[in-house]
Amino acid sequence: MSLEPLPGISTAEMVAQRIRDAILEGTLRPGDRLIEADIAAELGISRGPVREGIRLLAAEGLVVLRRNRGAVVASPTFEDILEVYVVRKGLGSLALQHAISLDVATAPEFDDALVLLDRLRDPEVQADPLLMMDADLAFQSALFDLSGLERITSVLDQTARDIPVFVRVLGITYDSVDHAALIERHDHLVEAIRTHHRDAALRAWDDHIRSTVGEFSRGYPDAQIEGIFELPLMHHILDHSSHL
Amino acid sequence: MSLEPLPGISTAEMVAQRIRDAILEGTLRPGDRLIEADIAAELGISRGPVREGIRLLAAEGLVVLRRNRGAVVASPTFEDILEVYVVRKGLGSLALQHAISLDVATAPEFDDALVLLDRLRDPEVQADPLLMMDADLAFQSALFDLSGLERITSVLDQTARDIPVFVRVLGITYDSVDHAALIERHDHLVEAIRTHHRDAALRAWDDHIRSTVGEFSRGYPDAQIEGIFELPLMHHILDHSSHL
DNA sequence: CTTTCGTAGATTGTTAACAATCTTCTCGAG
DNA sequence: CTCGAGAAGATTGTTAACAATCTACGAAAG
Repeated sequence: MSLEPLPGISTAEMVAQRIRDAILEGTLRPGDRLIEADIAAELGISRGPVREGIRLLAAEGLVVLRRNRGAVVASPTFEDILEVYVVRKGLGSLALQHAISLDVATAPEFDDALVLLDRLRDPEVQADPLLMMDADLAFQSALFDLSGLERITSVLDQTARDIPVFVRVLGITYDSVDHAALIERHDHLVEAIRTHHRDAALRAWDDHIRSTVGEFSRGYPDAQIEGIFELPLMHHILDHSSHL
Repeated sequence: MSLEPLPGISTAEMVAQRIRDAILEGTLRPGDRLIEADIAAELGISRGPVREGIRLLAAEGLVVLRRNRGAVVASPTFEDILEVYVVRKGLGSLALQHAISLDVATAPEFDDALVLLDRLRDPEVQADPLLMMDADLAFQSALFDLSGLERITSVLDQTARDIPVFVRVLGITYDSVDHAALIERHDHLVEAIRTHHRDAALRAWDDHIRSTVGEFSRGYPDAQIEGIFELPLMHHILDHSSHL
């Protein structure tokens, strides 16, 4: 039995999370500079860990940094979030396939995922779009973990951390989402995994991605997604249903 | 030991490259600890940039780091490199599709890619398996860049940096590769992009991935890939030809 | 003999000062 | 009035010292 040190999270990661939160609550906006000394002073620590935290965000693509010129909050476009979703679609379906082939429905981790799915049914969670999104992504992440594909799940987790920020920054409205339909799709996915129905699982996953991106597209100013629908990126997400 | 202000490359990135090189030449082996102070002393710099460079490698999955316990060189398995190739297959075919739809054959960057392809024809390059692999990956990276999909190419580039190290660490022999066949496949790919033949391009890309992984499998001890062929990971790479 | 505990050494995590680089603003030439 | 050289300030990059944590080893207890 191991008792991990309670923090469990490094100072740099805390810094990164604080900056993510600041973007989510609007304190930081795209294009804003991240000045190491200022952030360090604000958090009451020194520049070292702050610098490290900023580099973590840069690896995720949430901030852009140029040599000797510091970091600025990234200005993602609608196409950026499509890139994120096309990665999630492709790598996600592979992870799910793999998990199913491992007969993972009997593992205790599978039940952990179910608990996370139940969180989506909590009215308190449903009341807050941000909580809802976090819970949704946490559930998905738990499913991917079942595959044991560490490198692929690592990429997926990286995209998951970015999604709420991107949605916020892009001004996408996610309020109109149909919670019942979302949960039903996830139930289908879980059931397909439990019963080893590979094709049903991949269909459920495709449905989820398509619905989510479709939701985003509705809540986004038409002018700024002009032309996007002509690109294979969008085409792939919405129309193409081949399974990686 | 001079690590000095070369244009574009940060000290941390130089440190990361030095460590990659050390693994390639066998100085560092899987499981070896990376001690910040030692590396700093060896390179004649301080611990700060060394620490930063190690974090870069950790983000790539080349070293594993545990809180307050430092970093060790990762011990990749054959399955790890399959994960890398499945990512490259999936995201690569998407990037190529996208590039084709952008009518990118007229862009000057396309010619840059052709120059990199010609490097593969240089007998001097062909004589050194490591040079050959680097040139091969550089050419592929140039093709992906044509898509303009920054997040996806960034993931692809990350995998490209790891591949030579993984190959070295796993003891995969890449010597028997048929250079003429490799170049011919790439020529097909280039021609398909130039003439906007989407399906031909995706077929050429699938061929390349399949040949490469097939080559790896031949040069690897059978005992250690036992069972791998049953997993959807391997199945996907070798048999499944759907295009993401 | 095994286990537990405690200390010393090794190593990472953090800090603050210093150096190098970039940005901004002034001021003079054209 | 515009443009550019150059100094002053702001900010990042680097360094070395300090603090916190982990590891290894050995002695004492069971």
